[in-house]
Amino acid sequence: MQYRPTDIEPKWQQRWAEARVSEIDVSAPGDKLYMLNMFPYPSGDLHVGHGRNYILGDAVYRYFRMQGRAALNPMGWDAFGLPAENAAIKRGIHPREWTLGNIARMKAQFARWGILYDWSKEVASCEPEYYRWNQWLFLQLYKRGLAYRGTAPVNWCPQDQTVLANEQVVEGRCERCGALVEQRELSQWFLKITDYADRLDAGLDTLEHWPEKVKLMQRNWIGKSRGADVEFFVPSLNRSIRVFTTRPDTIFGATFMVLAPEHPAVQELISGSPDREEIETWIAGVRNQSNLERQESGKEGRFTGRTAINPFTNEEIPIWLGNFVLMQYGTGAIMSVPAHDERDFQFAKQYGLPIRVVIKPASGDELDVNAMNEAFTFKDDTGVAVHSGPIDGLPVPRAIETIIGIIEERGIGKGIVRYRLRDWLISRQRYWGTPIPMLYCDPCGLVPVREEELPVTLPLDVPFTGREGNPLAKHDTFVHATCSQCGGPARRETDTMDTFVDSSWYFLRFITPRDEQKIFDAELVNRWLPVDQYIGGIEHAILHLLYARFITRTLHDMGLLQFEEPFTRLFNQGVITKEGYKDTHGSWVAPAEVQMVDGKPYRGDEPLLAEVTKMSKSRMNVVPPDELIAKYGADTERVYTLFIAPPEKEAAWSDEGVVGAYRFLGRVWHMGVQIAGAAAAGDAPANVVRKMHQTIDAVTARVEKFEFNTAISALMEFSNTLGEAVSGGQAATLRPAYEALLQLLHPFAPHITEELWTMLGNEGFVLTSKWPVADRALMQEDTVVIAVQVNGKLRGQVEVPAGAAEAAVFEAVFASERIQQWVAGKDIVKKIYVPGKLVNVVVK
RNA sequence: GCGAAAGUGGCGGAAUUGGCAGACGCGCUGGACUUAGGAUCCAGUGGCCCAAAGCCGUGUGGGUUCGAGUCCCACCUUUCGCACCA
Repeated sequence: MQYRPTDIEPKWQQRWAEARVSEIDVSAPGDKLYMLNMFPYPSGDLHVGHGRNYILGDAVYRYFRMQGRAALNPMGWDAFGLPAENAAIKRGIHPREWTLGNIARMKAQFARWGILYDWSKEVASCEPEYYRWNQWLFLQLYKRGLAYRGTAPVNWCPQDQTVLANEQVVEGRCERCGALVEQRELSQWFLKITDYADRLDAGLDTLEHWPEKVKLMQRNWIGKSRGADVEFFVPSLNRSIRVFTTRPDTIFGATFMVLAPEHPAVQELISGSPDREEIETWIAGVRNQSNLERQESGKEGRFTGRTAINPFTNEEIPIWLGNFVLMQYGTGAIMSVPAHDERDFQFAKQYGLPIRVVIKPASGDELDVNAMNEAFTFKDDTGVAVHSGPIDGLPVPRAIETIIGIIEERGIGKGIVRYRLRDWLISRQRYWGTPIPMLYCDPCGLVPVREEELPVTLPLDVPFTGREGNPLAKHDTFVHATCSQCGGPARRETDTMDTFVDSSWYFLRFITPRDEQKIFDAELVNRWLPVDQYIGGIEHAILHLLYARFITRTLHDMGLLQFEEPFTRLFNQGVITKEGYKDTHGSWVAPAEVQMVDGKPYRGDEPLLAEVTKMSKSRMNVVPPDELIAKYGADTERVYTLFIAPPEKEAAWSDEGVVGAYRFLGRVWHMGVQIAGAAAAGDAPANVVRKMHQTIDAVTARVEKFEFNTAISALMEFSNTLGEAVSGGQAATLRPAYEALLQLLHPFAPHITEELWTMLGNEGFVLTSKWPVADRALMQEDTVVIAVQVNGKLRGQVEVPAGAAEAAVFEAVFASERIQQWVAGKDIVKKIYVPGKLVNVVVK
C-alpha cells in the first residue's frame, strides 16, 4: 500500500471539522491555555513562508491538546486597510468584496495545511459587529482625555494620500509604499500613549518570556531618559529659555546654547540682528526639509546675536540656532558642551566656538583641549567632574545627582524624565477603516457620537476614483448628520482609524466574539487572558505590540481588565528566504524565464543576478503551497518547514530538502503497514524500548522549548531504530512503540498519523489521545561506552556496566591493550572520571 | 556612529553544567531493483592518507584548564535594530 497524502489529507481535515475538535466552550472549566497567532491582513494567497507561522502554532496547539490542556486557538482577520482600497481603484472591485474573497481563500488554505482553528470565534475587523467596539473604545478614551484632536507637524505620505504614525515611518519613508514622507502641519486625532510611557517602559521588565530583542526595541522606541530642565537667563530679553539636558553634570562646560529653528523664541531673539533677513531665509529653508534631509545636509547654524547667562559660570554664552536641534524632543533648546558631546563638538569646531573640559578620566590625566579631535562623553563613573565648583571630584553619576539637587535648590530648574515616544496619530484620510465616531457642530463644537448610536456604519456606496481625497468626505448622507447634543445639523468626521487600533484589542474579542451588548465579557476575559503563547513576526516588535500593551493598560485603568500585559509569552518566527533572480536593470525575473547554465542563471544570453531574499510575490520567489501539497502532501510541508532550521531563525527554502521530509514520512508509512499486517505478539527488543523512552523525553522537552527541528530529528532517529527492528523481523513486537511514534509525530504530521493510527485499529483521534510519558528508568542503557583519553586526546573506548564504580572503570581502562600502548612506562599524574562519559589519564 | 545577536563539512543545522565535534536531513559517491529514473531501497561521505595507524580540524590571535565549539581577553566578518533624541 502506497503512501498517498492527497488521498488521506482531505479526509482527515473533513473529519476534524465535522467532529468540531477545535471548538471550545470558554465558560466550561478546564486547564486553560490561550494560544494565538497574530491575525493576518487578508491580502490573498499565502505562500510557504507564511505557512511557517501557522504550522508552528498548530503544532504547539496540538501538543497542548494532547497534554490535556483546554486550549483555545482562534483566528480572525485584520481586514481594514489600504491594499483593499487600492484594489478597488485599480480593478473596480469593492474593498469589502475583495477582502471577503481573500478571507475565503486564506481560510481554505489553512484547512489544506491541516491547521485547527476554532472558527466559531472568528472575527473580521471590517464588520460593523467588530468595529462598533473600536468606536466604543475610542469614545471611552475620548471621555478620559486619552483621545484628542490636535495640530502638530505630522508625517504625510503623498503616495498613499494619508498621514502616518511615527511608527509607520522607516528611515524617512512610508513603511507601506516606500514613498518619501513629507512633514505637514495638520489637525489630527491622537491617542495619548505618552501618558503611559513610563508604565510601558517599566512593564517590559516583567516580560520574562519575551525575546530580549523585542523588549530592547520597545525600550529604545519609548526612549526614556533622565536629566534636568534648566533655565538660562537672556538679559537682553529679560526672560529665560529652558533647555533639557541628560548631562547636567557638564553644565560648567556649556559654552553656548542652540535652539531648534522652529523654537517659539526665535523671532524675539533675532529681532535685533542685522542678519535677520538672511537668518529667516535660512530658517525657512530648514523648515522645508525633512529630518532625513537635515541630517544629510550636515550641521548648520546661525548666530542670533544674543547671549544667555550660564547659571553656574555666570559667563555670557552665545545663543545659536541649529538644524540638528529637534523641536519635537525636550524643550527644543539645548546647552552645548562641546568637550563632552559629539554633536556639540562638531558644531563648535565648525563655527569656532569655545570648548571647555569639565570631565576627566577617573584614572588618567586631564584632557588637552587643543589635542582633542572628538568629544569624550564619559557616561559612567569612568569620568570625574573637574573645574565644576561644588561637584569637583565627583564621579559622573553622583555629579549628576548632586547638581540636580543644586539646580532645584536654586529654583532654576528641576530633574525630569523625558521620553522619545510621541502620541499615536490615528487619523487616516482613507475610506477602508473604522469611522471615527465624532461630529462637528457649529454651536456645540466637537461632539462625540452617543454610545447607543454606534456603530457609525461605513457606507458601502462610494465611488473609488483614486483622485486626491477621502471618498467618505464626498458621501453626502454620511457627512450630513445630526448633532448628538443639540439635535441640529452637524458634519461627521470623515477620517478613519489607523488599522492598528483594530488590532490593539482583538485578542480580547475572541473570548466572546458575538456579544452585542459589550466589547467583551470581563469575567471570562480575565480568566482566559493574558494570552499564554503569542506567535507572530518580528515586524510587529514595536507597532502592534506596543499599541496592544498601551490599550490593555487603558482598559485596565477603566476597571475592565485585571492585567496590564496582554501577552505572557511571545515568539517571533524567522522569515523563509529563497533565491530570486534580477536582470541587469535590477528588475525581478520570473523563475519560468530563468535557465541555469553551468550553475549560473540566464534569461536567454542575458546573465542574471541570483539573490537570496525573503519570499514575496514582488520578488517572484514564492513557493505556492498547493503545488507542494499536490505532490508531497501538507504533512511533508509541515515536517520540512519545522525541520529546516530553528524556528526563530531565517531559513532558506530548498526544493530538494522537502524530499527528505517526504521520505521520512514514507518510511513511517511503510513501517506502519507492515506492523499493522503482523499480529501483535511478544515484547519489543530492549534497544527499541529504550529509544522510545528517550525519544518521548527528548521530543517533549524540545516542543516545550520550541526546538522543533531537533524534535523532528529525534523522531527520525527513533523511526530509524524501528525500521531496523522491522527489517530484523520484529514487526509483531513493535506495535506499542510504533504507536508512541505516531503520537509524538502527530503535532507535526497530523494527517498521516491519524490514518496510521486508525489502520492499527485504534478508536478516536490521535489528537485526543494522551501524550506519552517517558519512564526514566527504562531510558538507561545496560552498559555504557566510556571514552578514554590520554592527556586529553582520545585513545580508545571501554565498555562497562551502567553505574559501574569509579575504581572498576579505571580497572577496565588499564586492562585495555590500546590504552596500555599510551601509558606504559610513563608516570600517571592524574586520573579523571566523568561518570558515564569519559576517562582522562594524564601521564608524563 | 551607537546597541544587540551570530560565525561549526559542499548546504540546512546538532552538541545539558567545559567532557567522544559534525546528531538528523539535503547533496554527493558507489551499489541493488528497473524499459527508464529527478521513484524506492542499501552502503559510504570533515580534511590529509590507497588503507590502517596517526595527524589536523568549530572566523583570527592569545589565555585559563587534565580537557575549550562552549569560559576569559583582543581582533576580523556578517546580520539585525536605532540613527543628530541633547
